[in-house]
Amino acid sequence: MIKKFTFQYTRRRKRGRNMKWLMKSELDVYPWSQLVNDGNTHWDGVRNYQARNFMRDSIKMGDLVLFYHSNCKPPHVAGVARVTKEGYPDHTSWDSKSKYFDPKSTPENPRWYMVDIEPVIEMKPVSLNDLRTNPNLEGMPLLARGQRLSVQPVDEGFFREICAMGGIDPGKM
DNA sequence: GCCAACGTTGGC
DNA sequence: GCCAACGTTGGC
Repeated sequence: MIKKFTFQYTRRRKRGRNMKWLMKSELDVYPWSQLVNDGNTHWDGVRNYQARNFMRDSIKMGDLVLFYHSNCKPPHVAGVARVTKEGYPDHTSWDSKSKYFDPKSTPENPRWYMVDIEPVIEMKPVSLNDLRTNPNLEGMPLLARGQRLSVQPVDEGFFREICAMGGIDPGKM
């Protein structure tokens, strides 16, 4: 399924458009408000190969990102962020003091990658239930059963729909 | 706190 | 290369 996304989005990229993504963050680990305070952050700690490949290969400067809060009640989309730095090695992976330490990753041969993002605009929280009950979002991977990828592409139409639900204008980003 | 779904690891 | 065991994600 993901291979199909990758193909679609590669073609889209060639037509010169920014791609849209969704990134999950646990509310009590790194919330939207923290991103706003920080102004910019490394999206470190992702330890899933599919998500890594997106960050290493596909996510580009200027791409927009739905910032999703997981592990909270209710889970929701909180805002839109923008990519400010393309994929580069996640240095926490070779930091033995980091909770994201992976002994198989080294500066010479990095295993994990990250991107940088900045906040663009906050939105009225759009809950997972609201997403699930919107017929215009039918087929969105985020809503698929058992889906748990923490970095995933978002179809342009789905992106616009979610912005509208959150009361923000994707034309002004 | 429970547990379904999924990814990773390692024995064979 | 199979697959059982284990660990994690993340909604509920």
